[in-house]
Amino acid sequence: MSNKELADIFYTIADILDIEGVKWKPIAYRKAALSISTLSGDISEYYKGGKLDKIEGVGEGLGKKIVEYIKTGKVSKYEELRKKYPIDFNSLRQVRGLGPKKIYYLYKSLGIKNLDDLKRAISEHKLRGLEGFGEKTETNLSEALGSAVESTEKRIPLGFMLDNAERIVSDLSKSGLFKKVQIAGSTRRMRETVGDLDILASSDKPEEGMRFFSKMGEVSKVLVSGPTKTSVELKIGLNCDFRVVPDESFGSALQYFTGNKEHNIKLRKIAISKGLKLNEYGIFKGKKKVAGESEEGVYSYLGLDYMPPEMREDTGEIEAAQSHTLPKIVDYNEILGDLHTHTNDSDGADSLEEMVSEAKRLGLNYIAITNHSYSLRVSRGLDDKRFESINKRIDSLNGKDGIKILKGVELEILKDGSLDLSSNTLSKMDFIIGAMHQSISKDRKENTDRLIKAIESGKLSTIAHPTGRIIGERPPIDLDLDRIFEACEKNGVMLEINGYPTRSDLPFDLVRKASNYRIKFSLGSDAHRLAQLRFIRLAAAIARRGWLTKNNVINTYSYEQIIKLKR
DNA sequence: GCCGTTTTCGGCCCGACTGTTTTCAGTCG
Repeated sequence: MSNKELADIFYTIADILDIEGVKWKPIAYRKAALSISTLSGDISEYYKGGKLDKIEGVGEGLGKKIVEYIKTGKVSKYEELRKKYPIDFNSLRQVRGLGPKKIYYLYKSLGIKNLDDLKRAISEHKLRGLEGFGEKTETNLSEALGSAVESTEKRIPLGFMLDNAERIVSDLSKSGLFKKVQIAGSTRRMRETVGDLDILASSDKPEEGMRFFSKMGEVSKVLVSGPTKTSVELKIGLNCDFRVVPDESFGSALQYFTGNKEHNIKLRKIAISKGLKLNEYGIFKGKKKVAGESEEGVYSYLGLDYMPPEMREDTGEIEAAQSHTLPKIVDYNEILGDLHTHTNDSDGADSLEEMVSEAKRLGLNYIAITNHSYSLRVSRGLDDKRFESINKRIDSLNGKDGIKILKGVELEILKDGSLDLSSNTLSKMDFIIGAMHQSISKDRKENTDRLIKAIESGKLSTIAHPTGRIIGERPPIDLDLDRIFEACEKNGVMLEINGYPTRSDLPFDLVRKASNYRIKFSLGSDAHRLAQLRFIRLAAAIARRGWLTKNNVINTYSYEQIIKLKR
């Protein structure tokens, strides 16, 4: 039983209703399925909390089906439909080019029920000749089949592709074929992981630009190519959509291709309610274009304040923009320092001196050196004595190069909630990051109690990567986050936003939730080598996506102010 | 089936590309 399973059930019901020619219901089922699959907590938690109707797109009817699923593990409407259509829609749907209608047509004419059946039918050339299926369709499906199996929900952490994306944009700009080029989509919204890359450009000669793009070195395969839109597969294993629009439509196109989808749909509905039409070419009153050159103009014409891309997730930002109550979120250039880094004294690759001078080069005012404590043996954690000697080196280096250094530690919170270093050592530290890396229990209460005991110790400045999740590797630690947030508020302990790409922890939705408490946040790159210091930008992005203001983020404070927070 | 600055009925985002077919349905984002 899981959110994904339930979402898949709803998607399949939607597909079948589509086949049966039912109007509108499929849209409702898909909308609910999308909401459910992107929920931050387990669906049964929403049920227990009586919050099912808070889920976007879930009303009375679907609410009942969700309750049935939680109680019995089944949805009877789905079971009935499956008898009539014994087809594996969930896997066949992943094949690019196959939708409900074609899947059903293949089932009806060839008895194809799943990916294996489809593979066999293609290899026996049974598809060509079917109505609407030619040789080309067969080839395309054959190719799509190969990637369908492995590429299901393949998302890459933002930090691992941002450089590639920026290089492609820079190369496109330098070509001289475009007036403007910009990253759009989830990359521009700085989402923690991205499923594909969207790039937008404006030009008078789009065809030439399209040819240039298709031939770029980063491209491994062209999937779709038209006069204004080209989709390719990049060598880094990600698809990339490239769109070119006239320059006078760049603003509305940028808005449209930045998304997200729900945000856009809501915007279009607002346009309709004002008797306007919004599309990627502008806002139109009848045939007359009334906005579209700039994003600001689009939002403003609809009566909305402008909001940064990071906020556009349809989580209340549109309503806030309408009522002029959007918070002023923290800016990238307000981040003055990095509060989580490692050196080669524990498991980092570069020296203290090198890390400090790189931080200086990146324009930071200060950096906290926070090596692992003794018990984390896999990361060559340091004992009291080693910290003492490192702290001496920091003292002699501090402020010399015009950059301040905080004496810090990423401190193990042991299995019983006690701390890994002596009180004497801890009292000499400027910044103490409590972390649970080992002996994680399956028991929620045990984990929560352990962390709260450490929070109540009065020693911690902040909690490292609070959920402990590693994207693509490990699920979050089972924790009662409400209790943790309460304890942090009560004890004046901060929460970290860790910018390391596979951590991105706290995630933005939980940052948003935690910000309802009086809690401050510390940002850290968790850099283990020089090049990783730039991940502080990703931590800042998550803070922005969590609607944090300058005052909530202590990296906007000066070194002297942070030292004063020392306990 | 959902939802409300068209609010309990009657709408539901909108356009590009593809393949196969001569005008468009299906798919995708």
